[in-house]
Formats: sequence, C-alpha cells, structure tokens
Amino acid sequence: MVLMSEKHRFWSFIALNMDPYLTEYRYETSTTVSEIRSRYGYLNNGEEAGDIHSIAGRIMGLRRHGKIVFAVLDDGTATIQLVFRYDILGENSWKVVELLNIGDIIGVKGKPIRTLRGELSILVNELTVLSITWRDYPEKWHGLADTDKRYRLRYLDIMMNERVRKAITSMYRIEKSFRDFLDSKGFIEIHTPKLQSIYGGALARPFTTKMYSLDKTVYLSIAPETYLKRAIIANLYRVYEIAVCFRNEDIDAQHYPEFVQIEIYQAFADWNDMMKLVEEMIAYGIKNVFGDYKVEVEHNGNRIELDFKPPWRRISIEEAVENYSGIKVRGKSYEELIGIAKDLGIEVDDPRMGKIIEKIFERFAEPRLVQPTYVILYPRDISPLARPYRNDPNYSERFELFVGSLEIGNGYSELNNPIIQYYFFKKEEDLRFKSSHKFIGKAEYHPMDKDYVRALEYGMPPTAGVGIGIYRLIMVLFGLPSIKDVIPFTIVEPDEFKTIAETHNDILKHYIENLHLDKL
RNA sequence: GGGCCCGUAGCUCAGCCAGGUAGAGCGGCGGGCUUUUAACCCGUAGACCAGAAAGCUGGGCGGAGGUCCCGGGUUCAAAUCCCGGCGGGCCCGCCA
Repeated sequence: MVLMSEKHRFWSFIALNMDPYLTEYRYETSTTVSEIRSRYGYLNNGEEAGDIHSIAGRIMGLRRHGKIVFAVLDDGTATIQLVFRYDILGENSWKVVELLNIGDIIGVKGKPIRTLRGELSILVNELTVLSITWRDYPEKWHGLADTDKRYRLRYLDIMMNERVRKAITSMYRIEKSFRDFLDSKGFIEIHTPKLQSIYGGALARPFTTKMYSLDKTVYLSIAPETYLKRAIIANLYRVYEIAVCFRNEDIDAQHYPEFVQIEIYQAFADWNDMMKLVEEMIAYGIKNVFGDYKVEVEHNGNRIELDFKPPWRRISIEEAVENYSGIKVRGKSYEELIGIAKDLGIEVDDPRMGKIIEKIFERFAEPRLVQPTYVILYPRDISPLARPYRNDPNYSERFELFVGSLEIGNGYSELNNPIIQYYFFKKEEDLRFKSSHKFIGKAEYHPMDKDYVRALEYGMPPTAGVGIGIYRLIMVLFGLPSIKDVIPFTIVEPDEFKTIAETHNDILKHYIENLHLDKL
C-alpha cells in the first residue's frame, strides 16, 4: 500500500460492501492461538483436525502464491499461520483475500492443520475484515530499527520487536508474582500520595506543579518511603507499594524521570530479614515467569546465565572495592581517599568519605557484579535514612542489590530514632547548601521533613525496608540496553505529519455523508 | 551542564571523507504461480508543491528556485564542505 499514489484500496472494500468501520463491531472467538498451539501439536504433516475454531488478530505476514495465500496472524497470545485457499473460500471471499495487507485486523474460522512443510496452521473457511491499516508496516526482516521511530511509534516497536514485547508483558507477571508473594506473607499494598508538599525518601530534584485548590506549589513524589513508614507507625506493620516515582533528572540508559519501584516495609525485622525476603520474592517471581531460577540473558554482547536461586552472595562495599580494584580503602583518612580517587582519575568534591568509596566501587566493582549480589555495610555518612550498623556506627545496616552490573535495589534497617533522624536531616540540609552542585532555586535542596520526624516521635518499631527498581530488573532479565526499552510509552517531542483524513479527502467525505457527521 | 554520533524512497540502508544527472534490497503497482514461511519469476512506477482523487495536469517560455530533516553560507556546481536550528541516540557529571 502506498498512501498517496493510487486510488486507495479502501474503495475496493467499499465496492465489496465491506466498510472496515461500519460492517463489523465485534467478533466472537472460540479460543486463542496459544491454546491451539498446545492442543494441536500432535498433528502430523498434512493432517487436519476436525474442529472448527475462530480466532482474531492482526496480520503480521503475507505470502501470496496465486490461488493459495499464507498469512501470519498474531492474536496477542501467539502467532499462527493462516492458509487461504481459493477452492475453499470461493470467488467472493477471495476478492477480500486479495485486498489484505500486513497490519489488517481480521477474524477467521477454520480447522487446525499441519501443512506439508510442517507448519501448524489454520485452514481458513471464513474470513471477516474487522479493521484495516492505512499505513505501511516496517519491513519484516529488519523490523523497526530507527530509534526515533521506535520511541515515537512505540506501538509498532512493541508489536514487532519480540524482546520488547516480552519484557513489557512479563513486567505485569513479575509484579503480580511479587504481590502474590507478599500477600502470602501478610503484606498489604497502599497508595502513597504522588502530590506532596514536602518530598523525601531520596535525594533528587523533584517535579513541581501547581495545585489550584490550595493555591500552592506541590511536588511529585520522588519516593513512597516516608509515607510507607508512616503506615508502619500506624500499626500497618507489613506494607508495600508498587509506586511510580518522579525525579526531575537527566535521561540516560539507566535513568528515566518517571520510573516504577516496589518499596516494602516490614516491622520487627532488620536488614537480614529483608535481604532474605527480597531474594525469595524475586526468585519466586522469576520462577513463575521463566519456569526456572536460571535465566539466560544478553550481557555486554555475550550470552550469560543468571542464577537467582537463594541465597545470594553478600559482600561489603569495601571488600568489593579491594577485591576488584586491588586498592586498599579500609582505614584510610579522608585526605588519603581523595588522593586515591584522584590517582584513578575520579573527580570527587564531596565532603562525605562514603561518597568517595562509592565512586571507586562504581568504577571497579559494579561492572563485575553480574550474578545477584548484595553489597552491604555502606558507609554511614551516605545513608541518612538507615540505621547505624550495630557493631560499628561508621557503617550503616544498608544493602544494595546488583544484578547484571546494574543497581537494582536498596534497603536497610530503617532508622527509627527521631532524634538521630532529625540530626541526619539537618546535616543533609547543610551538605546540600555547601555542595558545589549548582541546582537553581531552593526546591532542589532536600528539605527538613519535620512532619516525618514527628511521626517517628510517636514511636516506630524496628523496621526493615527496601526499594527495587522494576524497570531495571526487567532490563536485566531481558537483556535490553536502555531503560526506555522496557517502559511502555515514553515522552517524545511532537512531529509533523499528515493524517489520512487530511490526505484523502474523498474518504473523509464518505464518512461525513454516511454517518451524517456534519448534522451536529 | 560538557562531549560525540545519526537524520537520504513506506522499511532497512549505500552514496558524504576526496562536491559534478538521487541509488540498492525489501515493500508498492501489473502479470504468473495451490504448500510457502525474509516465497519465487517477469514487468513497472514512485522522491517537492498545487489541482479533493488514480490516470493525468500545472508550478516550469529564458534564468533562478524547488526534492537527500529545516534555514543560511561557500562554490560554476552542495545529499556531500561550513554555520545555525529541529528531531533522535550514546558517553561523562547528577539522580535509582
């Protein structure tokens, strides 16, 4: 089909008395393609089953051979070959077959057969056109490759790129598994506010918007953390949320300004309990989706196998640095660490020692952490919401989860002491003011959240919490290089183009006349 | 915020460095083909704008311009070189 060069095939449908929008409003299917596939696998080449089924979906492939035509139908559960034969369909239906394009939506009735070449198919004896495409689909072999078009016409990318579609559909099943798992452990999900007057739970620049009813500026949630902990204080001792978080930061392969996290909080538990819960939950989800704890993925161009079977490896951040870089960092002074970083070509102007260690860790250890690994015992000074390590207050009871060289999660024994929390907030605030990072305006500083401190003053039980980035986990599991690949729809700048109504005035007229659209 | 790369037919891309008639494959259209699965074979048109629309006609008598994302510039001559913009991607800094 070419949009502009010849008389549109639409008129051929009209000539056959088949308006693609006026003729059919629904189609009753009797089964799905994936059911047909599992049920009729036994058919031998050339064999035909007796049952008639009806299925509906989009034509994804067409091979014309004169009086026999092969098509590929995608009904959303799987794809299957359709066989159209002139001798079975007859002259009238054959005229419709000849009009079909890749991208059209049809319903068919027919018997399952296995063709002579061994392809399980539906031998069609009734064809119904349910909707048509007005635009050309990408070439079958290369698919949609232009990155601009992939994100702009994302429905095409999801439709045609198997891995992307798998990732997006599996995300639902992973999330459902997490919910099922947590439900079985007595957790409930609550929704925390996305519009907040004080943002917190992480250090990030927020989005601001205007709430007219209160005539004030409000922030979009950067994390559900402080509200879920308020829920713990409310005696909701096991809570979680699969929450969209908004952070007004730059976009890259691992970051997107709106992303989904599952945050989980469990009272009367510590970081060890949480690490155990998380590895069990993720392993459970992966087993549900992949049928195994082991998943083969693409990682830096290589096929590797990730093994999620608990328990996962644990290593302290300093140990990881020393193991992978060969550089001693334990017991070093601030000046010594700055010197080490400088020798490595790492520019750090942060007054926190932990930040320097974290930088070296990111450079040397993170790329090597491929199998699921908990990195533990983060320096206390970069963990303002975590509880100090019970055996050494220079560290915090904090862990981060790494898989496929990506940071997937972050958790800790939650700080429940309102006095220390106040002090840490105060220090964070001072730090932000002193920091050389040149954010503009006061909104970018982490505000002192006194309301949250007051909540702690009513008493919060010992609690463990965690946040796990859903998009990043899916990226790793499906070997996709960019976080945008797993986000169903991302933001794009509007472009210029013409609609069919604009290019084909005759067709627009047809509908105005047929449906009396001009009669108000 | 800093740096790099890409934008050519519906799709995937070549041509650009070393300026000189806009190319290929797929797809489209016409024909053939009842077992293909990136089907195959023969033929053919198409790149801007306008005329509602295919064919077609006009913009186009001389010159210039238009149609290689857009707009300028250099040049006898620009898809190609230079400058600016738009759209997209990647890397660094920051955030998960």
